[in-house]
Amino acid sequence: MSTAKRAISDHDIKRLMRCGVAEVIVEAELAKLLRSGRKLRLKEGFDPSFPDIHLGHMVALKKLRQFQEMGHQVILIVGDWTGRIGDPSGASVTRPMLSAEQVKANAETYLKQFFKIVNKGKTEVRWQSEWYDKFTLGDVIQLTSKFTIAQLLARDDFSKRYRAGQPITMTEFLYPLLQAYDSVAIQADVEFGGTDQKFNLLMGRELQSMVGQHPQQLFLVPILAGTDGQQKVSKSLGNYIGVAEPPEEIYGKVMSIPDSLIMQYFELVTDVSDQELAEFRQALEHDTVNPMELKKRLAREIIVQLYSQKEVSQAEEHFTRVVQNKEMPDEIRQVNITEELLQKIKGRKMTEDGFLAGIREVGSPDETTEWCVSVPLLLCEIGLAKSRSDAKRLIAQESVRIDGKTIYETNSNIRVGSIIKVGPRRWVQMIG
RNA sequence: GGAGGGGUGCCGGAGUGGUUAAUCGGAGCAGACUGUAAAUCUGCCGCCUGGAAGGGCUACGCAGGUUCGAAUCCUGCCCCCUCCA
Repeated sequence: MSTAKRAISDHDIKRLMRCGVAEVIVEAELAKLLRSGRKLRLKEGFDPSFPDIHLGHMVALKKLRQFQEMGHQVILIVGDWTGRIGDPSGASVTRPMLSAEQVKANAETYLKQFFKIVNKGKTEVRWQSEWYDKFTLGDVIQLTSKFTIAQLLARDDFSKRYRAGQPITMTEFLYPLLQAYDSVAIQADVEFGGTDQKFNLLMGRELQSMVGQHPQQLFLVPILAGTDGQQKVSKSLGNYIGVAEPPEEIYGKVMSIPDSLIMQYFELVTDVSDQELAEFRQALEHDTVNPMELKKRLAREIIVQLYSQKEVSQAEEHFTRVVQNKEMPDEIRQVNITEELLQKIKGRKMTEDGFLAGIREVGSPDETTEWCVSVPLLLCEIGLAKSRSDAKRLIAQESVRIDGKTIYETNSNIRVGSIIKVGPRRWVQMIG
């Protein structure tokens, strides 16, 4: 039997179970396990229908790493079966079944991000299909016979929907059961999850004891609010910060969270010390700090965990320059001026005295040629507007600039090297 | 098997014959303001055409029909949900 590498102090245990933790079930038992010196099996599940890891996940993953550092074993479960059902929490929209290839691709994406935070060497990756592919109808019946409808309806989410006359499918009821069985299959000692997973994790506990295993402990972490400050993080709302996003993007998104969320983010996804957090809280309350400064710090703290120090500075520089000083970013998308493009956007070559007729003579761009083009068509073609109507609106709103000049007219001149800017942060450079 | 409810724009959700490209909210976009991409305020928010005023097209599950005119009425079909058995 393997053991954790060192004895653990009560102080360590306390720290582990306090910061960034919503609830531990059962605290005393987990503490006992930790003290036993045994190498614990820590379960973390992942639903391959959504492969991106965001800051909300980081709360639990950071905890996993802390446990790993104390010598424990992480078992990551790829929910290739439950992923097909879709997590019932929230509105019941039946998800399309994922194909095997999709699941595999998603899992790959996920793992790459997962191991940005969690130690790969101390992680065992298991697929649900390892056991569920062999499941027979008999097995399913046996599993379902262990739980009652009343038990499942005890879940707040289910009972609400039931009372409201909203549909609940059988497969949704199956979801917690499968998740519970996972714990049995891998003999989990501790399962990690957000507070919204409490019910499901408890089912695991229950099932384990029914089959004679020692029931797992639950380690529940708080749910991080979405960047919009009110909604739960969701893909369709796009209100989350993905750990795989480029540093500048993360920086920007952090700056875009409502000021009211600053402390929550600090507490849950950074390693800033308690004393400093207290200072921040004070400062915010007494208005002695510009919240923006704190957010900048927050952004740095988050990015440094995912990238190097160098990228942190770059991201910050980028923000200062592009957002605060409204200057041009380092790298902007470039679009070739081709004959084809010019034709599409009704480009006409300029001479000193006026226009040349279209189609011919548009080619062979050189540094000095200028073309008079239809701006709405141009914006559409280079992807800065969704449609011509959209482009016209943007012009009417005086948000389109070419080489620094605001465009008010439908037609305007461009040449090789022209910089097209729409709104505060959409840039394109025309090249030859 | 029986009874009932419903399918509207990215999402939620109004609207029961014309003044409805369709109230409102959210999201999104733009502008103002701010040493934040925060908060707040304002505007925009189907597509095409026009410099603009305007014009045209497409749209309220699908297919027909009634009507000068339909998201709204009728017929058929498809789909979804709840309850009782």
